[in-house]
Amino acid sequence: MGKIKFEIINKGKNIKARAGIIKTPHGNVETPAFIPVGTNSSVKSVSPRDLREMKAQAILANTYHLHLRPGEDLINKFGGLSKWMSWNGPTMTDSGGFQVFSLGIGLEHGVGKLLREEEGEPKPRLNKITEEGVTFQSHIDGSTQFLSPEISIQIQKKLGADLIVAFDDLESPKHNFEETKASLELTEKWLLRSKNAYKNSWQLLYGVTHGGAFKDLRVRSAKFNDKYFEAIALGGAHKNKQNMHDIVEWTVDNVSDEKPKHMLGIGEVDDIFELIERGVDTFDCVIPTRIGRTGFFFVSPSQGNIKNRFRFDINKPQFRTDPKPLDSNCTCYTCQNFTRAYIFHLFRSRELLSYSLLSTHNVHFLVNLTRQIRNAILTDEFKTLKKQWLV
RNA sequence: UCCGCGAUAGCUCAAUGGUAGAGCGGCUCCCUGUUAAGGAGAAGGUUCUAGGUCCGAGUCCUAGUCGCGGAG
Repeated sequence: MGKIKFEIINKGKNIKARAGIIKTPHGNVETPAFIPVGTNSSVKSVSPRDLREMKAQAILANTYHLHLRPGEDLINKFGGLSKWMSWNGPTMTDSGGFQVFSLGIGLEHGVGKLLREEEGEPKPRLNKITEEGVTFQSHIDGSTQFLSPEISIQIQKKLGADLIVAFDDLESPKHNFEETKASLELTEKWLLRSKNAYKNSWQLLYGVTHGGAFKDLRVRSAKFNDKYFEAIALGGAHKNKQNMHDIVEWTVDNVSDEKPKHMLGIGEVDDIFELIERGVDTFDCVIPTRIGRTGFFFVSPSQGNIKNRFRFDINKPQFRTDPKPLDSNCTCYTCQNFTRAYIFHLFRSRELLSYSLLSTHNVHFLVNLTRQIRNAILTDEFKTLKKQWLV
């Protein structure tokens, strides 16, 4: 297979936003693109048929989860991730780096990668990090597992996703400068080892930038990644949205323009505008499926706005008898066929279809929004569209 | 009509004579490279009624009301 290429079609005028295409053996990824997350090689409760219909550009799965179950060898025997899950389009795998965090310092600090006002309860970590790699206690059966840059890349080669990610160590958003710097230095070692293990696979390997909330470290990490990688993923923790915006700018400004940039794990509606505006090409996020399973659905302006984060809770009593679709501007399967009252009933009854209808709508919503933004970039109307949404 | 059993949160039920609780439901909040069809919180009571015994009664006694079962 030939090398994967990224082509910028049309740069935004007076802004960094650009439209492009990542050409992979499994098809093109038209950017900017929202990439739905299918951790276990399934976008939870959303079928590949629906994902194709809504024109999702790629799906992201997880190295750690698929390694534990069913194992990369089996998926390899079935022709690789894309065919295995009957998606047959472009795929991406995350390295397992995030699980180093979420099963480690994330548990200890009771935090996510974004610092929140209310902290979760500190819990004992389920892994141990050394320079060599990470020893995990499997969340499935408690068995001891080991992951390192070499092993992660080896697994990702077998899984066969088009876009793969180097193995990294996530800092806690509560870490100070010195702690964050130490984590960054470990990440840098792991990135180089990841690249070495990758050698010249046909896949596109993304480096990952880190450095927490600190400009010095972020700039250093951007330059480091630009030196060694043809594609750049933005990772790590941040303090708040403003800090995240700054981080994207510090990073993008220090990375070669022509390289594709992927923001790991971000995607609320306002984030999507802000990221694209600052030069991010692709991003993935569990939000549409996770909040779908817990009862939230996206709504477009004017019902949706920054204040309500473009989302309503289907569980609210007000929707019990509401005959409207989830979002009156939406063209997804759910909105074309079902009422809020019906989905309210399904959700209260814990009918499986409710998770599916809500998740399908939410994924469609973000995929579609991102495609609208792409079109707006191509017609030089990005700013106008952003104003319509983020008033 | 008689006998027995029961009556405690919206529902189903706990609670040695010693601060009336749980599950579910209802309400509110949370979720950003998924340990997640997940998590958190608050509210909610004349313990059927009226008497009595006791320092103290959801608990023991008496009568009544209602429900269920059995007998006739």
